Amino acid sequence: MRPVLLTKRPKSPVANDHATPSANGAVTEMEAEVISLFVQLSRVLGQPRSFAEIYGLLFISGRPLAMDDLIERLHLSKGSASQGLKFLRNAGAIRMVYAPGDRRVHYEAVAELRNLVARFLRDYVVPELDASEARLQHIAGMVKQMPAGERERIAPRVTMLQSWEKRTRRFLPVVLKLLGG
Amino acid sequence: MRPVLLTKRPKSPVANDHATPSANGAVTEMEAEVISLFVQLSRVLGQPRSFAEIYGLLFISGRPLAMDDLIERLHLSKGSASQGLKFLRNAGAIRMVYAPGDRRVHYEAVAELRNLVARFLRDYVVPELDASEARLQHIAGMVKQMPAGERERIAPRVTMLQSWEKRTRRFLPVVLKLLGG
DNA sequence: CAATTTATTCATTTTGTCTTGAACTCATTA
DNA sequence: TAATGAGTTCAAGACAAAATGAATAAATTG
Repeated sequence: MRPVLLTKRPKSPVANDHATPSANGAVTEMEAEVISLFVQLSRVLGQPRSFAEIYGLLFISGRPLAMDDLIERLHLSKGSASQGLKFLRNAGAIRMVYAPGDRRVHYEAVAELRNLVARFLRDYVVPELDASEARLQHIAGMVKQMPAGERERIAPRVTMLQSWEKRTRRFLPVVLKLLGG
Repeated sequence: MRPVLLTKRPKSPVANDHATPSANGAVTEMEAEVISLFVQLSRVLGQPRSFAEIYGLLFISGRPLAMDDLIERLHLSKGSASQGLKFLRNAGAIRMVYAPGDRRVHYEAVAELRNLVARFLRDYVVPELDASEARLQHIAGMVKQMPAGERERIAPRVTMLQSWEKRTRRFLPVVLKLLGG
């Protein structure tokens, strides 16, 4: 058994190595820059800004933070923070860290690009492709029923879509190999 | 000089080869299926549904259509149709086609996957990467100013971001080569 | 067991994007 | 030159996604 803090605790569990300008209370200018990089990325991926802020701060902090810390430094509501952490946990982008002497769960960013991308492809891209493939088969069936005149014009387009789908699928392993290092 | 239609014209300039069930007025079931495929894709790319509908119908029709046709068959407003066509034109996803004896501009889908992707990368991805690179240089500068303790923890993260950016950039030509076929 | 801390859920509000349609421009034609 | 047709623009409205915060649950402690 180790001695445990039982009473009021400063906002951040880690000693504030004086150097950081406002390590609590708000985000430093440098942190803000990094976070905005992730926010930019989140737009491309169609993910809410608040999620990107959370991941960004965890990433650049380089040490575990609790939900409280995120709420205070990013001015998030409790709800957003909780939802964002839940999403990032499920996405495998952050991991839970046990902090001795602190009841609160802490989180740190998972920073392995390959893992992140692999998961993204598996969870978002592959299911889309599967759905598309099924749909295309259905469509191909409908085209076969069409009168010859119509069919001639339209069939090549459907074939084209099927080939796009296949090419995209074959492409995924290559992506991983290239990131894999 | 060729003889030209001067009076009221049927909705679609091309003879209605009887086979298509409701070639005007609405979209066939098969067309709807294909369009919904493009709508799905538009979600991923964060583009408005109406744009996807327009492209989808042009793609599967396999022949040029005028704005009027799109409005009627997709139940779009004039505004949406105009905006969508403008966007798709600028994106290089559709091209204008001259229709003899018809004042209206007709459009057809550009269906070369490689061109579409190349353009997307050039217009959307590369500029993002450029912006990120500049930003990262700025950030790296800020990190250099930091006291040693902080810097030690944070510098590796910034280096990591820079390496992500570089890897992504080197990746683009590979994408094109793989699609180039 | 009551009080406190931590965290989640979800109905409501806020924010932001998409669509609409009226007003307009420009070209054509009777 | 007035009327019609094709097309664009943009303010306002409709709609969808995200953020909020109150209610709640679950765990811990005095």
